[in-house]
Amino acid sequence: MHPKNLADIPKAYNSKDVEDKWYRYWYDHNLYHSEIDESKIPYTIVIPPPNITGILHIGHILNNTLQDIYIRYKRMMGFNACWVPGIDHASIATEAKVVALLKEKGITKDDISREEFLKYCYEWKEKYGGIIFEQLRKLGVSCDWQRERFTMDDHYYKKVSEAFVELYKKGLIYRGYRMVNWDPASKSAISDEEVFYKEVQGKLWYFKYPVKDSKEFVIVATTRPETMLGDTGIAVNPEDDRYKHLIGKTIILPIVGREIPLFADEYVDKEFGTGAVKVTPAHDVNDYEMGKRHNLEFVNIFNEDATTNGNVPNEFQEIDRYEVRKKVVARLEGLGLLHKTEDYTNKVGYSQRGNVPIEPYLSEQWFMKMDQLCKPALQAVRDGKVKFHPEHWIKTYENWMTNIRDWCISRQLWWGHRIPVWYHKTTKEIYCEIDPPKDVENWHQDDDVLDTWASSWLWAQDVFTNKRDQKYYYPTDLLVTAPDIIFFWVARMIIAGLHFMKEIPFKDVYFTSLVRDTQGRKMSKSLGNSPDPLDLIDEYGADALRFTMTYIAPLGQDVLFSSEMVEIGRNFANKMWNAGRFLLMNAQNIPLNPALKDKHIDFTDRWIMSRFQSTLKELNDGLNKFEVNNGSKIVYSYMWNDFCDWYVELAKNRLYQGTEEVKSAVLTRAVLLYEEMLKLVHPFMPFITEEIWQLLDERKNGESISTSSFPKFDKKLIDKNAEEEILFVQEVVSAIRNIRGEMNLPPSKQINVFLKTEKVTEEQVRYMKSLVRINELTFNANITKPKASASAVVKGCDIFIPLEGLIDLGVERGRIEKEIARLDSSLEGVKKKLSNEGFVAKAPAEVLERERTKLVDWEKALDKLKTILADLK
RNA sequence: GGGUUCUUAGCUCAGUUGGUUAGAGCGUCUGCUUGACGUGCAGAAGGUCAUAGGUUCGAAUCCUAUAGAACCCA
Repeated sequence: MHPKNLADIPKAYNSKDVEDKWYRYWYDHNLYHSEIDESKIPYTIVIPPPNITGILHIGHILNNTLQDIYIRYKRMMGFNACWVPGIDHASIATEAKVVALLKEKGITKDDISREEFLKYCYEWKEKYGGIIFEQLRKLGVSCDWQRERFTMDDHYYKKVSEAFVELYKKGLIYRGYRMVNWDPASKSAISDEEVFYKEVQGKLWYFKYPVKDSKEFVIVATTRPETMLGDTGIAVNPEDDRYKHLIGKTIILPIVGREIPLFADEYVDKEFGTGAVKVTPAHDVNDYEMGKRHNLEFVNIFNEDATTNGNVPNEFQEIDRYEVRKKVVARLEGLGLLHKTEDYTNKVGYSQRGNVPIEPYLSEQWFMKMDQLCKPALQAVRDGKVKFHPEHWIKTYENWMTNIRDWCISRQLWWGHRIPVWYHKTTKEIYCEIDPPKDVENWHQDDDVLDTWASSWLWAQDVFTNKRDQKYYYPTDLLVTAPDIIFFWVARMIIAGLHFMKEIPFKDVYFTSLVRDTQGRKMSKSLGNSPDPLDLIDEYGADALRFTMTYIAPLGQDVLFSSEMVEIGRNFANKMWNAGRFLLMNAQNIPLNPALKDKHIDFTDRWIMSRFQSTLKELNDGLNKFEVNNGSKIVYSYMWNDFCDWYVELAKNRLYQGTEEVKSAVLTRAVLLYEEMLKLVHPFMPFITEEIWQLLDERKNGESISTSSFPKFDKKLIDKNAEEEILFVQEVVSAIRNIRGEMNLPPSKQINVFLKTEKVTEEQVRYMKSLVRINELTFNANITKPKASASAVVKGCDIFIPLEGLIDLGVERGRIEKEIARLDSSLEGVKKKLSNEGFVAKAPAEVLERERTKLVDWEKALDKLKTILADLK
C-alpha cells in the first residue's frame, strides 16, 4: 500500500478540483461501455430519453442519480452493467419551437416545403439535442456513450414504421372520422392523455330559443356560446315534466335560423341549468354521441386554428372562437334572447403542450385499438412479472388499463415518424408498407406523423440495434421514471414489449418522487422556484447534490426541496474527506503494512467490522427493495456516527500511544476499512470516492473505484459481544460527558472518575480515559461514593466524579431528580404491564422476559439514584 | 363523482409482519482555538403520533368514521 505523499491536502473538500477531472478519466478510458459477455449476467437500464428541447431540471437530477446509483452498484457487484442513453425527438414540442424560431425570421410553415422544414428541425436537434447530456455528465452519470440513441435514428425509425405496418395489417390500427381533442395552437389532434383539466372562472349564459309556430321559448344554458352556431338539436330528459309537451317540436336556432328538433335523451341531467341543453354534435363529445343516437346533422363551424369557417353566417366567419363568443352573446342580447348570465366555475380541457383550451373537433385520424393489446400488459403487472415500486401505482395502472379508449396516434405535424401509408391518386387504394410503393409518383403519402409516444413505446427494445444485443440485454432490468408518464410511456412500453417481443420490457419500475419547493408547489419556470441544477452543482458539487436528493426523497411521496438542503450532501462529503485526510496525514509517518491487517485486533476493531457488515447488509436490502433513501441514511450514519465519531476517536489512542507495530496495524486496518466504506458510498457519490480512492494507494492507469468490486456480506464478522462492549463504553462516556456539560466543566478541566463495577475491562477503561479527559479512573466493586461528587448510573454501574469545590449541589440534585422522574415514569409503564393478567398470560415469552428484566434493572437503578439524592440533601 | 396517497418534534421526514424509554437531519439553546473536520466536536431542550370510536393482554402501527392536504381519472 502506497498512499500518495501529499504536501498539502486541503482542509475543506473542494468538488471543483475533482469532478470534471474524474469524469474525463472515466470517459477517456471508456469504463462504462458494455459489450456482450456471456460469462456475465447483464444489468440493463434504458434512460427515459429527454426531449431534444429539454434542459436539465431538478427532476432529472433525482431520476438520473437513481439510475446511476443502480448501474454503478450492479457494475461493482459484477454484473455486465449497461445504461443506454438517448434522446427523444418530441414531435409537438420541437415542432412548436422550430415554428417559433422560423416566425422570428418571418417564415411560416406554409412558406416552405416539408423537406425544408425538417432541415430546420434537424439543425435544431444538432444544436440543442446534446445539451442535456453535457449537463448530465456534470452529474456523473455512467452511461454507455457508445450506445447513444435518438428516436429518429434510421434503425429506430424503421422499427417504428414496422410496428405500424404490422398492427395495421392485423387490424389493430385503423383510420376513422372521429371526435378528437384538437389543439388549435399546433393545429393537430392530441390524445386523451395529453389533455389536462384546469378550473376556469367562466360564465354560464342562458339563451332563449324560440319554439316554431309558438310564442314559447326554451331556455338553454351554455359555457361555450360560440358553439350555438353549430347547434343541430335541443335535448331534454324524457322524465322532465317541464318539457314533455315540447318533445318532437321544432326550434328555430337564433341568428342562424336553422330549424332543429327538440328530443328526449336519458343523458340529459335535469338539474343542470334549465334541464334543456343545446346539442352541438360536431363540437362536444357528449353531443357527438347524442347526435349519432338521434341522427342529427353534424355542422362543423371551425377551421383548424379554431376560427370560424363558412358554415356560420357571413358576419361571424373567420373570427377567433373567443371573439365569436362575444359577438354571439352581444347579438343574442340585442335580440332579447339573452335570458341571464351567471358566474360559473368549470373545468376546461387544455392542451398539455400548447397550453391552450382544446377544441373537440371532428376529423379523420389514425387510431390504435387498445382493448386486446392491453390484456397481456395488464396481466404482466398483476402477476408481478413487471414490479412497480412503490406498489400502489399498480392500482392506477389497472384503472387506466381497464377504462382505456382507442388511442389517437396521428398528429398533423411534420416533425416525427411519418405514417407509412400511401393513397393512390386515382384509385384511392391504401398501401401500407415500410418502403414506398414502386410507382411512388402515383401515390401520395399520408401527411401526418405519429404521436411521439407511438415511437418511444419501442424504446426498451429497439435501442438495441442488432438481434444479438437485443437478445442479451432485453428484457431490461430497471426503469426509473416519474409517475406522470405511467400511461404515456410505461404502460405503452409494456404493451409494445409483450406484443412485439413476447416479453416484458423491464422487471422493475421505480417511480420517483415529484420534486416540489418547500411550500409544496411544483417547480416551474413561471413561479421562479426552480433552481438550476448546474448552479447547484457549481456551488455544492454534483456529489453533494446527488447524495442530498436521495437522502431527502422518500419512495412514493413528493419531496420538498430547497437549495440549502444540498448542504446535507456537502457536509457529508466534507466529513468523509476529512476522515480520509486524517488517515492520509497519519500515513505520512506510520507505514502501512497489509501483512499486519489482522494483527493487534481488539474489541473496537471487531465492533467496527461488525457494524460495517450490518451496514452493508442493510444497504443491500434497502437497494433491493428500492428504498434508496434508507440506503443513503444507513451509509450516512455508519460513516459519520460509527466510523468518524467513535472508531476514529478510539483508534487515536493506539495511533498515538501504541508500539510502532500496533500503530502500523491499526492504521492499515483503518485505511482498509475506510476504503471498503468508500465503495459503499461510491454509487451515491462517485467523484469524491474516486478522488480519495486514488489517493489511498498507487493505482494503475485506467483503474477506478467504479470498476472495483463491491464488498461482500460476511456474516462471520457480525460480533454481538464486541457491540455490547462498545455500547458500555459509549454509555459511560456519554454519562460523563453529560455531567461535564450540565456542570459546565470545560474540557480542559481534568477530572477523576470512579466506577463501581466489576465487569469493566482494562481495555475499556483505557478507551474511556482517552475519550473523556480523565486524569485517573478507578474501578472496583467496593467503591463508596466520594463526598461532593456527581453521579450517574449506567447498566448497573455507578459512576462517581468527585468535584470538591466545583460542584453545585443544587445543579446536581436537579440532574438526579430529573433522572429519577424519567426512570420512575418508565418503570410505571412496565409495572402496569406486568400487573396486567392478560399480558402475563398472553404475551410471548421473550416479550415478557424483556419486561421483567427491565423491571429489575430499573428498580435497582432507581434505588441507587434515590440513595444518591438522599446523600445530597 | 370515482381512484390513490398523506397527516409523528418549530421544519423536512424514518418508524419492516402490532411488543425497548417513538428516532434522524435541519433549526433552537449551552459549552468548546481537544494535534481530520467550526461544512466541525460535546451536551441539552422539544412529541397527548390529526380527531373520535373499535379490535387486542398491548395500537404511531390493524379496522371504521370524521376533519384537513395533495395527486390522478371522469
